[in-house]
Amino acid sequence: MTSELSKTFDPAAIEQRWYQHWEDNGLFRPDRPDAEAYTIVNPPPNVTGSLHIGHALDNTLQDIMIRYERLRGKDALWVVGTDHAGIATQMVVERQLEAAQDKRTNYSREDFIAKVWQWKEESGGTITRQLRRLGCSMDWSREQFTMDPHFSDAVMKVFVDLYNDGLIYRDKRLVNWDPKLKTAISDLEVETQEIKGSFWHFRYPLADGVKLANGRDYIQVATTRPETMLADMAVAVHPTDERYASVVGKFVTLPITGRRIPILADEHADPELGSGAVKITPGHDFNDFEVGKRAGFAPGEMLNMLDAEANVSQTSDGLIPDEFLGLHRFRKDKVDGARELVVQRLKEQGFLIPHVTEQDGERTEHDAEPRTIQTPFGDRGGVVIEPWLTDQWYVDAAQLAKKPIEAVKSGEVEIVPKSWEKTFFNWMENIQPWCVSRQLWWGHRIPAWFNADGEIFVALTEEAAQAKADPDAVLTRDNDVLDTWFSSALWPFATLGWPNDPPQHGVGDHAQHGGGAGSVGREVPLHLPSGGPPPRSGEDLLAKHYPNNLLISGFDILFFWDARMMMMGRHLTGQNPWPRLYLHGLVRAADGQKMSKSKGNVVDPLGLIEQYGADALRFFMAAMESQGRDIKMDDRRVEGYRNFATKLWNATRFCQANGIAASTTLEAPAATSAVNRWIIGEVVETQAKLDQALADLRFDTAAGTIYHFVWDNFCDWYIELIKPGLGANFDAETKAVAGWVLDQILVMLHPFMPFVTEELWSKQGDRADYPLITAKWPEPRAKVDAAAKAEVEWLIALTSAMRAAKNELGIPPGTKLEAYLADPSDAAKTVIAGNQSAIERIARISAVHFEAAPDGAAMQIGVGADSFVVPLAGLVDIEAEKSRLTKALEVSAKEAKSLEGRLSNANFVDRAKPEAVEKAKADFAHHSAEVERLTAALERLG
RNA sequence: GGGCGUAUAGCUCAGUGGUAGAGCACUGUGUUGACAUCGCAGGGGCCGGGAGUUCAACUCUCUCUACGCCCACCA
Repeated sequence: MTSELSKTFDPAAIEQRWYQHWEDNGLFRPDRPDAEAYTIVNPPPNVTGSLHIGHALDNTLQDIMIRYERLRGKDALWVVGTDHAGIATQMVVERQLEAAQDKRTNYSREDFIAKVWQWKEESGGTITRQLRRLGCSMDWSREQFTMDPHFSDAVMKVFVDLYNDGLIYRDKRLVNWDPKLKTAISDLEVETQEIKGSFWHFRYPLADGVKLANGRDYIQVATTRPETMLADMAVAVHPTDERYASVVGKFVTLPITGRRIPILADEHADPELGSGAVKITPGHDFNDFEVGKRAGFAPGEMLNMLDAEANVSQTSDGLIPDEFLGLHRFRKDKVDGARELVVQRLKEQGFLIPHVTEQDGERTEHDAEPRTIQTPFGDRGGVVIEPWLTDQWYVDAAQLAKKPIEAVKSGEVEIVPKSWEKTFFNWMENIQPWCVSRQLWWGHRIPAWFNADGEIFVALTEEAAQAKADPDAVLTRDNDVLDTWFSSALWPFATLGWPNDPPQHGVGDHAQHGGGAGSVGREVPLHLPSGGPPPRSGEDLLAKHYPNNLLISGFDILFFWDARMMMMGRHLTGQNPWPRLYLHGLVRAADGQKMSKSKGNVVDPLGLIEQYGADALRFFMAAMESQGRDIKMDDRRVEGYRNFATKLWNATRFCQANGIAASTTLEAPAATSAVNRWIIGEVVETQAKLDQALADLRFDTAAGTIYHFVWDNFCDWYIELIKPGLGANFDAETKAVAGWVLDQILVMLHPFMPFVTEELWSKQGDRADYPLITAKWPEPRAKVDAAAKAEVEWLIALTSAMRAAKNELGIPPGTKLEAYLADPSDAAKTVIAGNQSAIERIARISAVHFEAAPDGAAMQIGVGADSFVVPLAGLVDIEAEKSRLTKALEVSAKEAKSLEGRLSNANFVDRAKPEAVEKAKADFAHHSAEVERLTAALERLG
């Protein structure tokens, strides 16, 4: 029973309906308690986010794997959720306040966080709705958020445990400070950019009348950051540098501040560079910090001349003149920045060494030498990062990295494509302590308390912290929150209920757990009332679905997320989060540029979905995803896959119009005709190739395989071949086989194009209780039928040869002709006898006579060993046929000659693989026969 | 400075140690009602340059060139 299809395929008309149907009926995770698990966790997009083209790629690939494994009968679970995205989300809400002439600091921490929650409730669902538009079959019934109570509990537990294990500690050192966002950020969040800047040279006068060996009373230093000289604490020279040996241990009187600072010997100073002497500002430069430490300065003594917004503030020795205080650290083209003022004062006082250029004999003096400077920027705030001395929390990443490194080395964890392994090792083996504290309000507040003396107590709750401290001590909770990636590193297992599955706490616990004890109780109640995902009765999700089977992510978050999941997963659960990590590239704009809002070349996936349908966009992503390469956006290609969907749609309409309905069997129906036996074999081969491609994570090969089967084999040949002659009906066998093949197509294509296939599946028969999404992946026991394959391929060759010949001779394609085959091969006799109707309709040969052709104009058609003669009786000029045959003769003659040369080469025959020799011989035989045949044909024409 | 990647038809991209493919574009043409979002036929490539290994290289090695990306403290 079928229901009629509309004339054309309209994606928009079916997508929403089917998605709703799947989701409402729980089909994204059908109850399969006894089935083998297959699990992927979705990289949680920022809750503030909206679907960009990269998400479309990432999620399409994941959905293909999930749908595929679901069809194969697995208990496929695709974990989905969103990330609270600390900085990004807080920025969004702050921007909204700004728009209303308001600001965060007008509110208490609690009230501001409540506002963020409110925003999340109102606007946070954008991306999850958009993922549905793409057709992603995630398990929404268990949607997660990184600040869900159970998730927050896990985060707190991890912090406390790692602290107790000595893997988290507090340290005072330089951090990457974002003066705009006023928070520390991690190394990974710093992006180095090349900026055109300047390089200034200064004289630092020697104190106490000391002179250099060359008689000078000053030391020359150079810098790209003059303003930091206000906090200089030393000048360093290389220990072996003769020029300065006599002044090591002596002092310099710093201009402007008059600070008396020592001259140190330190390996850091490079004698080859500039003057060989370098100014040391331990509080504002990572290298200088190390030099300072070696010189015996404690971090607490290092001078700090900037406030949190990187404006100049007084150093602890009080030596910075008032005129500098409060100035911006630098500000281009203005004197109101500290940088300009320092330069100006030094110049006035004669401490600036001008940079001299000579052009056309003309000497010009400049304040500074122009120079390209590698400058650090914050990836969120977009301003220059300031190395700043603060107390922060650090994770001992080097320790945690050990096991993951081993896991990848041993192959326990496979990175696909393998070329990323080197990058992975390089980063992991040189990993630095991970700064995880952020000076923000939105996020998981660090469970650490301080007493009045600054002593630290880390515990899950304030009560527990108090219990560790003096009972009378007044404890203050750390104000900082954790890096977002700290919590998302727990995603593969915390989403499954770790550490307890099912979650043990109830609603009442929220005020005490969930990221905040007491003082921040309001961080919790505004969301999910249920307190975590609903576990199915008796289901141990963690045991069944962890480790996951695969992770798919963009290579851009290999360090941010993937590596950290490996570190956390391995340490906390003792297992790798997944055995396989697939990294895909970036989706680029059509011109190859990276998409960015500022360039205005961002392609909106939803626009593409509206234009061509989600299926087409998905198929594009799959077809273009070859391992390890970026994808260039190409609308034309998306359009092509829309056409592909239409093609299938119309093939199905054809089936319907001819009583070809849903298959009643999983197994291939019994078939006697060659065409039917052939197509069954093609299904078998297609499925095998598809299975292999997906096992190898070759999405492009998989997509290409099903595409060509559908379009070339099924539509272009099979359907044409089975069409019965005039007025005749389809035989029962063909109807059964065609219906079965179409069903297999729908199943095999479903992971790539879920919507159109589900629609067609439903239209092919009354299968309301058997939707395609949970149908069964084909497992035909049929084998490829070699005889049928040879027969149909012979038929196809004959047809193609006839068409090409007619085309070249300008004979209308519809013309039916008679053919003569004087000395038919057995193969020819069999095929011709068994496919009368097809030969007439497809090859347009009305009759084949097994006898010599009558004299007269004719064209020659070669198929394998057989040579057809097709009389044309004045339809064509002999010259055209001659030239056609001559062209073909030349091609074969050239091939034959080349092969002959190879075969007469003793080295080739002796050393080449036997198969290669055999093939060369066969090819030579074929081309020689062609030469003979065509020569004879030409002779016949005179 | 270190590492990685890419250079194949006009465009976007596959590809294998045995002589090169797809989609789109292009040219010609339209045969029975699935489909013009289509069918059929066709043109088009010293597979970035050079050297080496091999009977044989687009495919392996080295090198050069161009482009891209990542990591790194050159003041």
